[in-house]
Amino acid sequence: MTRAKTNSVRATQTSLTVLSEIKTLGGSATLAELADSLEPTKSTIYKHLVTLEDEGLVVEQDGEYRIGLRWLEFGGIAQRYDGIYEVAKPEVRRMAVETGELANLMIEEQGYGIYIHTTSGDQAVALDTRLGKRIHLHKTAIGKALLSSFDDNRVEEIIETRGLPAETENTITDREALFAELETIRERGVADDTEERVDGTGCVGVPIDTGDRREAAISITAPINRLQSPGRKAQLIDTVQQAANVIEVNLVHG
Amino acid sequence: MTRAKTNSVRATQTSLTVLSEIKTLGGSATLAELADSLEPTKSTIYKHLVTLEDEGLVVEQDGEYRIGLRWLEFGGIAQRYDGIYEVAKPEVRRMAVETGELANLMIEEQGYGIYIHTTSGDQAVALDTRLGKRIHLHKTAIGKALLSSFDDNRVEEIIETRGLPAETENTITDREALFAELETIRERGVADDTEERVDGTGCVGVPIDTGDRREAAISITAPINRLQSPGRKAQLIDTVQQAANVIEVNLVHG
DNA sequence: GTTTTCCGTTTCGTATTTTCGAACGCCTGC
DNA sequence: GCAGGCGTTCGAAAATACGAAACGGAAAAC
Repeated sequence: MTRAKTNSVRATQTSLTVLSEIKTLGGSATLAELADSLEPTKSTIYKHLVTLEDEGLVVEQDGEYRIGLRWLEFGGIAQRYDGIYEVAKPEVRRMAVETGELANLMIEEQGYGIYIHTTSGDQAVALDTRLGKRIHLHKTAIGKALLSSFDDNRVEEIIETRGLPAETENTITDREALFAELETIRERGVADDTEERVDGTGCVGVPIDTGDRREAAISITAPINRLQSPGRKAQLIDTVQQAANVIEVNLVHG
Repeated sequence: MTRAKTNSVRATQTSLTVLSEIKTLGGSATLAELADSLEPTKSTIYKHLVTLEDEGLVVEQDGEYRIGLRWLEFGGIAQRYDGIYEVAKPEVRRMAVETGELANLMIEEQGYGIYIHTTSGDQAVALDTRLGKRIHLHKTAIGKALLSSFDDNRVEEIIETRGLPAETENTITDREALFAELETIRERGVADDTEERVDGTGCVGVPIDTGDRREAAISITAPINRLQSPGRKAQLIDTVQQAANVIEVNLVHG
């Protein structure tokens, strides 16, 4: 419509818009639903859907279009790119089994944090913290752990491009407050959050020293009532830190 | 090139071609490398790369472009579409832990089989059997297990669209032989393969009755020397069948 | 130190395609 | 049997994806 960036392929963007809208509409949608909520006309969207179906990026079933499993093909490649996933995966699982909570592995990309692995223990909270989920780094302990391993310039850059939007009442939305928090995290070696992204839950997270690979962090998510018991929290922090150590050692002696 | 299918968006296809070529070139590539191996010119590919980077589908680092983690965002949605993944995941893991081998969960889509979960036990073979991997159904035990749960018409349709290409010397490439094999699988309740997809390894797999959800199957992959010991093979078959039972029960009482 | 080569990036004109709007045909419900 | 909603096809017009060529910086060659 308005802006036409010189270097971009509009049709590809349109295809992506259709895909995003399917996601927004709950994972599957009819052509009519998509035409209602999107700018392009029915016939245009239809052509994109046909193309995307040929590629396996959407699948049509009973008149509904949904996201295709082809996404996992490329997703699996991205996930395994530099070997962090394979090394960290067993430790993340161990954290989940030992604590019974939800354990996560996150990697930074383009200023966002992406969960590239999550495992639920037997008392774990049910959360939208799922494979591939992208979140702002300042909204959660694991993201702040990542930020704490960056230098200030890089943090500034991320704040500038992605902003500091609020998620709950407790989300840090102030630049100064964030930098102060990061300093504290660097001193303590642990990041935490209480209801900064999702009401009723909190996290403890630590960064992983990956050498020259992509920065990563791990965390445990738990309901706040369990997190507020001091003994329990200390125990979780201990688990996360030990796991990070093991991962770091294994990354070196790969 | 020549044919321009009436209902397809060429630019979207071009973007996908670029993505595929990055994958083919080992997961990352420079613009020059892509221009060398693809039809479109450097400037065209460049525009697509810029667009894809804006969307997070590729990431540029030190002059190399690689597949972006954004793929996992949509991949995670496709993976969880109808709940089979969540229910089956713990049982697949249990199979891997108990046997020490590689355990897999596959779903059929568009005539292909897609691994939507894999877990390695402590003696597991290292294989390209990874999250998101797409294979022809006739090439492996888990795929044949899936086929055995379809009626003949559907199998015919899949053979017609995807063919029966060979992978190793042992791959079934004959239509009659495949149908005979499927009949045997239906009788025995178990599919197996020995070096039909990868030399040196074999599988045992069984279909899962998912009710009205997408068809699924689980399998265990092991080196042939372990698979050829009759006691061991019987034990693996037992494990897979029990796991399938548990998953089926849990799918009903979800 | 100069030249050459290589690579990413930009520009620009044109031909190709995307896009829209309308019309078609099918099915469902009234 | 009629009306409304849906996916699909068609053709014309506007938008843009594409190729060719040139630019500029960095690295390599001499």
